[in-house]
Amino acid sequence: MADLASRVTQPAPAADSTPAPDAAENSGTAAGGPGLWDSEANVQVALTDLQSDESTPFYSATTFEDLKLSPELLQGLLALGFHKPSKIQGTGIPIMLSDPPQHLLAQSQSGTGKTAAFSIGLLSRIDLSEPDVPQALALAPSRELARQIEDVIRAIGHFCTGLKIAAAVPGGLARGEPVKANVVVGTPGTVLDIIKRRQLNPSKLKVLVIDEADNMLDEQGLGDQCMRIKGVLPKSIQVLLFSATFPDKVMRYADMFAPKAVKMTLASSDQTVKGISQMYMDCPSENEKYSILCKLYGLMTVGSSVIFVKTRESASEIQRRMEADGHRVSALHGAFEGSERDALLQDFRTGKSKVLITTNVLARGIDVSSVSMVINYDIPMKGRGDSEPDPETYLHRIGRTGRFGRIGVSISFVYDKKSFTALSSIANKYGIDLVQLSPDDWDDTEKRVQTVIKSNRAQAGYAPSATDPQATPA
DNA sequence: AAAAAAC
Repeated sequence: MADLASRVTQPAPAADSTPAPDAAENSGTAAGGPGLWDSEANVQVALTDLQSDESTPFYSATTFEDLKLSPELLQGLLALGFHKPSKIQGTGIPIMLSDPPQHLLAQSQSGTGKTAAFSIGLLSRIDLSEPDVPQALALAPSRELARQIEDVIRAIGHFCTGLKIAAAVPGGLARGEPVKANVVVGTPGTVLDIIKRRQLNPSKLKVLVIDEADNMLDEQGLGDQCMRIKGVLPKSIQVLLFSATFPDKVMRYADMFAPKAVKMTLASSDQTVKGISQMYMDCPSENEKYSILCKLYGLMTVGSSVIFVKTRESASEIQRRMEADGHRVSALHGAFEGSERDALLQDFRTGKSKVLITTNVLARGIDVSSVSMVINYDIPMKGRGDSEPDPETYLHRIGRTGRFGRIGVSISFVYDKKSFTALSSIANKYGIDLVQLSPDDWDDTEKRVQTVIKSNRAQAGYAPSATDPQATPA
């Protein structure tokens, strides 16, 4: 398709050892669902429309067998219900496995299998005849995401005998003991800490994965930590940068961090996920956002929902008010203790809690297939004094629904000129057609939203997906 | 000025 602006760019001095992989096209054949517990039948039905669309990011012409993976990894993928690589997997894996190793910068829409892609790349580099030696390191911007990545790697590597994985997040490691795992997944602060304490020996690391790389390299503080970590790693390390978004500004940092990387990038018009119906609610005033949110509660609980707000305080405040008003909602943000955060997310994954109010801590990466609705209670803003809209955060937030070919709905609340202008500029950047909802026409809102949610519920089968493997099916 | 991330 002409408007499929997915590009693979080789660095200037093209390595002749590896053929430049073409952006793989959809083969048109049915592919497997993403989840261990997903009903195969439901997934097949749900994917019918997508198969006719060549621009879908969910399929590629290759098979996992063609990618020359080890039998153990193939077995792990199969057990997870991965039958056919998505585009980022089919195209990215050969680059990650190249010999000599090449750096990779890989951009792919939310929910298209980036985590599984780099997990395969990373696990393929592990030499199990050298046990107790850290060989791969993956970094993520939040505790929750690091834990989720750990779970995915563990699931895909399930049949790799002797493989050990450690989580370098606060409270995730035995204090003072040397890390003997082959794979370490963590947040930058903790990883830097255990390197300093000589708990982690970085000298044998072969692969460094930075997930949500645009956020990790750009963010004040996080970027420094990533640079310092990289500074103590072997010079020969292979760097893999993954994200759904790579704003131009960050590309410059990325070029320094992973020089001459092979780049897979998307035009801004291709960065949205087609399965997500994006709507906005025209609220009369900031005050009335709360009562409109309560009115939406019934729709939120048809599936699972995530409500994004700007601050920790308002997350807890809205939770308190809604509970007082008789609704069951939970809140998760960085003020909670680590173990509490793990428990809150676990309850949300299993469906024990269905409405989660949170901050940007969960904006990126979190994969819960039953999420059918995302609400932007506050429009994401950035810059000094929240002066500019934050299109990347918007895209990541709404990407908590519509995972791997499923559909979902997002509702962004606007209430004044500033919030409306910000949302418009975000929509404009990505070429989004926003559907307007009016608080005065409740029938219309219910009709529009319910259509989407019901289909998601059927698709998701109310089961957790491959990336929450420790959860139990409902 | 806010989220996040170290002890």
